[in-house]
Amino acid sequence: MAEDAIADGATEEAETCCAPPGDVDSDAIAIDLQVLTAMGNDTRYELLRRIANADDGVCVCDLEAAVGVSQSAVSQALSRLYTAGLVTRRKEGSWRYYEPTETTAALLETLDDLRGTHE
Amino acid sequence: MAEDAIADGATEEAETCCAPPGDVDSDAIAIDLQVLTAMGNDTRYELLRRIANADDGVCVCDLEAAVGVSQSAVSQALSRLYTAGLVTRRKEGSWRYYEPTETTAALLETLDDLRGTHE
DNA sequence: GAAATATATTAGTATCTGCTTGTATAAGCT
DNA sequence: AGCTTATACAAGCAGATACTAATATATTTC
Repeated sequence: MAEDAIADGATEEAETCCAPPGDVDSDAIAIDLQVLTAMGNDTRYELLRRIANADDGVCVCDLEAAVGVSQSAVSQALSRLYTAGLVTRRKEGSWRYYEPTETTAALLETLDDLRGTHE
Repeated sequence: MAEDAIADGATEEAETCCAPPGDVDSDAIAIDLQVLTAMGNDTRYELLRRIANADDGVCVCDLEAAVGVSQSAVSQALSRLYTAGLVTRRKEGSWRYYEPTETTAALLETLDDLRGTHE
């Protein structure tokens, strides 16, 4: 699709193909990557969606039943989401409840919007 | 942080800890995951940032100089970004120019916003 | 058409990841 | 205290991932 459109006069000089792009803030990249890699996994993303769907916090025991991996795997996944700042957790008796952070809410909403109105 | 707050009366029944969370649309998950895993890599994310920063499209040759991997690795990375719908590409002579899609613009903007106003 | 340049593709490989199993910690129950 | 349940942690390992190096395909230029 549009593999061979001719455009906008960048071919005037034969020497370079375009101006080199500006630098990117590497701290920001590191932060973003932690979020993206935490979300970018089947198990963790599904857990995150479920946590975000529930209004009042979800406990690990119910999450375990929902995804198809071991209790240990769920625990590790949630831990990673927590470290990345995607969920908060609170202890209540012997159970632990997870809730989404604003980061999660914002990103999931963006992804939902994008899926709706495909470009 | 807030590891042991007591809250909201979910401990009334001793049998279950909470209501099981609702299901998640698995097609949506697959689409989102393709985007997230494509972005969730140092090389690819840096390339994406550089592509998004430039207004008029960036060619591979300049991207190569910017990140510290081989030409082949850059090509593979860009190809993956393209497959995930994060960039468009057009050929112009022997050069190929990459530009961000709306998906990229929306997600990067969300990430920028989140970094600004930490929750 | 041959050489040079720009990008893509293939194959091989070292590292990373995400799981399982087993064990530890902590809280509730009797 | 001892038993059970809920969650976390640690070690090990199979499979995925992201490079490099080598080669292929276009495109331009001579």
